[in-house]
Amino acid sequence: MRDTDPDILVGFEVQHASCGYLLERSAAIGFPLDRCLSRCPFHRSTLESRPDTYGQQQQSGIHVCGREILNVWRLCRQEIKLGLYNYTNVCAKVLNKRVPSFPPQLLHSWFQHLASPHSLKRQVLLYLLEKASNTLLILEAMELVGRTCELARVFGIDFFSVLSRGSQYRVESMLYRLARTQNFLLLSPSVQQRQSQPATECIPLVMEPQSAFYSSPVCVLDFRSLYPSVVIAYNMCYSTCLGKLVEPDSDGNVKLGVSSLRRAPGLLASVREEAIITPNGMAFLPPDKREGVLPRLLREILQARVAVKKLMKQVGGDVKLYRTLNSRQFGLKLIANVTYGYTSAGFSGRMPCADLADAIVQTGRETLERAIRTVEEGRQWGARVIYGDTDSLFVEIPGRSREEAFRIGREIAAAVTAENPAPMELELEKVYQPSMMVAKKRYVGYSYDSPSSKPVLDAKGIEMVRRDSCPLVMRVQEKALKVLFETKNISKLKSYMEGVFMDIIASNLNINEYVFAKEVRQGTYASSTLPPAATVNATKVLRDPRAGALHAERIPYVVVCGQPGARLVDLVLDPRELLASSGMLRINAQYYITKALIPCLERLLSLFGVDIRRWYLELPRYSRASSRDHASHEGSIRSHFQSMHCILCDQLSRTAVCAECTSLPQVALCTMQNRRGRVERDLARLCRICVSCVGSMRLVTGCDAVDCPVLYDRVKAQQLWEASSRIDWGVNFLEW
DNA sequence: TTCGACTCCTAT
DNA sequence: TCAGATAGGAGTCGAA
Repeated sequence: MRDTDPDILVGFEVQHASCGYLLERSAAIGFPLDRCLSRCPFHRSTLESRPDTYGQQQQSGIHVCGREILNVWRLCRQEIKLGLYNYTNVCAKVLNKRVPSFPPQLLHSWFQHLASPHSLKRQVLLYLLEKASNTLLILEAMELVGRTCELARVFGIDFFSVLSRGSQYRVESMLYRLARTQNFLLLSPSVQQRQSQPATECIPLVMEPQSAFYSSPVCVLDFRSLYPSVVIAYNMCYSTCLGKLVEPDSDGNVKLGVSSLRRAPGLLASVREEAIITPNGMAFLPPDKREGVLPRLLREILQARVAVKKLMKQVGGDVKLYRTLNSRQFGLKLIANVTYGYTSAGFSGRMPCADLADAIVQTGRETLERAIRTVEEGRQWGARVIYGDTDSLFVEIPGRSREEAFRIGREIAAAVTAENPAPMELELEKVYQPSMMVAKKRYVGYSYDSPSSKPVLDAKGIEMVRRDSCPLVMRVQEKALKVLFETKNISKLKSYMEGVFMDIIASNLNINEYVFAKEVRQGTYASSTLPPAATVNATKVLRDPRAGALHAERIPYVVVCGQPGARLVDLVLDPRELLASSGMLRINAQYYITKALIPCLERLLSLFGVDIRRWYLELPRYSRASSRDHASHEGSIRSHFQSMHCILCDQLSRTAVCAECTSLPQVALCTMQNRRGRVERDLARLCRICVSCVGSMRLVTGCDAVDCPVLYDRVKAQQLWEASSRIDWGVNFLEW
């Protein structure tokens, strides 16, 4: 530290590990490490002052005077969307590199190992060295320092405030500088004033979508920066607001936001003709009388962004400059978008104004409603609005080609832009074909940027893009949609889904596919039963208090078999425990199929009138994975059976041990594989066959297999299979 | 069985 | 001390 005197200290996780651990450890032995790290040794250290709860939750809560401390996993959490933010997963996703992750206990035991002290000690040190260097590589790959510097420059705030402070701080930094030049001061309402402000009354328009499958092209149009445009176009600002169109009280005041406005008598009447009146009954001065601070700020931000984007096209091969400019235009976009939030920040706002926020929202809403009317009344387009949310419009163009849809979409955009004041602009963003509207904020489609471009599967709000399902569900839903959109054939989808069900029942999948991961906020839960991820974390804490989740850390868990009727929270487990149980615990196939997979696909497929639940129930080899006996026989041979029933004849099993060699039955491939047809193969994959005497089918069915009439009646087995596939959906069911 | 509270996460 | 907003869907669980 003394040699290099760094400005920034970096750790992958600096609270429980890295410098947080060192600081606590040194405090425990009475060594003043914090003063050694500090550039100002007499400055009071974090550990001596009060614990910084807010800082611990948001960043690390560790402050060293004169240096910035970066908590890399938390920065990753802000920057990129991942299912898990542990060291291994971040390396895999950011660096594209597989690295091992050893728990501290293991490293400790290696380091202390007496048998081969040098080699193992060396391994531990090399591992830690690599972890440190990977942490630096992660920061570099995300370009975090460079981008943060650029944002600091754009907003005019310091480096660490970009990472640690909220958006109000950014808005105020810019707003205050501009307000000063116009001789305005910003209002600082008290907490009481803020809390007694009436709630906002206006809400954005979210249409109820016409849930269906659309084979015709659907144009997606949206207003570019709707709220900033509204503020500029209608000159909405604290400084231009004339208040509601109501008579003032006896003192000549009208209520406005957290405070009230003294309106000079006759003022409203004098500008009545020119004043801008918003749909919620607020009056604003026109820009030629006085341009508001907010509109001017936003106008300059949007203009600057256009200029930066223009510059980006001219930089040519200079990658570094291009990235810098890209960070700058992104920062400008961010600040424009959160300025509306600043006016309506009711919970923690420093200068909220509900009336101003309402005026912006309601004007935006009426703009969208007017656009919808324009589309519906434009007979020449033959278009229909099927969905809209806040600033976007989904317009179906029935029976037209994609090329025509692009043309019509651009015409609509131009027509709507023309009927609104500058700088409001409706843009054609993309065209979907085909697409499905599922619910509000939930839809999916093949998206085209231009008539000739390659389509991209674009999903919003459904499980495929949500992190509260597991990889299995995300993968299967995406694949199912692709099969549906590409082959247009329900029968193909059915056979794909049957394969998936079989794989789950036969436990052919990697455990990673079953892992849910959710954020845990210990100490915020009101209800008596903790949510699953918090339950898993709580059991970890019992074993090692330092292993507990950091605030908002994502904790992985899997669902295993248990007693019938058990609550979900009683069936969840750390994935490592499942691996360590050496087969004593099993993935709850029933749960994953009927509670996770089927409902999410049902919501999509019910739009076709397809009953996917029946596909599962009618699987001929449907294994009645009963967990009924599992608990009572835990550790006994019975826990290795998914069902105590013969999978074919449904008889209750009478023997559980291989009749020939009396060894444990295991999952194995059947020697019947070489016989013809997939029926046998699929049956065999589900069978539990004795590995000691491979080839024996005795244990296959759980009943006395040689005597099982059904298994050896291949004709009957074939019939069972065919019965389930008899429903022919036809190739032409979906036509477009 | 229904419904509401709680929790999580996404769209805008 | 610090903390943009609301709308909305889905899963889970316990009380009605």
